[in-house]
Amino acid sequence: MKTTKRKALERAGWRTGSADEFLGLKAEESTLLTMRLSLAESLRGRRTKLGLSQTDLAARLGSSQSRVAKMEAGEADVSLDLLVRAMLNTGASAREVAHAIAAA
Amino acid sequence: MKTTKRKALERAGWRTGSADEFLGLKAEESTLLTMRLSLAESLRGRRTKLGLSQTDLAARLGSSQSRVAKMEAGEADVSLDLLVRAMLNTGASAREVAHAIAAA
DNA sequence: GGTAATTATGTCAATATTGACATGAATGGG
DNA sequence: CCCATTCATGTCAATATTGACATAATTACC
Repeated sequence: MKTTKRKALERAGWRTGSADEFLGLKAEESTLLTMRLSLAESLRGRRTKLGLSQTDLAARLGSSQSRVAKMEAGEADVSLDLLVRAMLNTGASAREVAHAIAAA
Repeated sequence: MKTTKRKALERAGWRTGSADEFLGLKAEESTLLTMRLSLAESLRGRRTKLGLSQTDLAARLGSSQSRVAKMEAGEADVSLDLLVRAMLNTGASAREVAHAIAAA
């Protein structure tokens, strides 16, 4: 795994203690992680393209700015459900959500 | 919405009280629901194709037979995270997960 | 029909996720 | 350099999800 990517994951709260543990991730967990990050990135792109602030999107979702920030950071305590719901709220189709997921 | 589909959703615990409320579902929620059901169906197909019982899959996932049953029923208290993790456990690729989701 | 295996359904304590809030950091006009 | 806006990060009580368990229902095979 690239150092830059590992750093990004650590920032997002995925640190488990050592690089070894990162490399020791089951392929399954690693893929899920990548899906999450891909959705997060895609969400931010869609939001900014719509000219919305995190606060704006939070209001549409009935959530809070801080949680939107966490979604876009792909933090560990954000569920796929929430990410997908947010994507759909920005007008993404099922196909577009799928595309982000397939990128993993 | 077709009656058969509504019945299926009601069985899965999605009943909100009346057909009106079903029709009143936001497109966003409806899409998410369809994704869940599509993943559920796909998961069952993959599991049976592998010749695994729900108990077998549960063991691989570190979960329980009853929860696998709930996953495959697309019940309301099963997260997307869990469904996707289960799909990946059966050997599905990100692309295959995406395909199930895109079907919504 | 018996019966063994599999699947469905309900419940619950433990755990994880959530929105809300506070507050700091970054960005961008003026 | 202010000041406003936006974004990041930490915390927490409320809520939702989870694995486990019990037990019913269904299916498969003889």
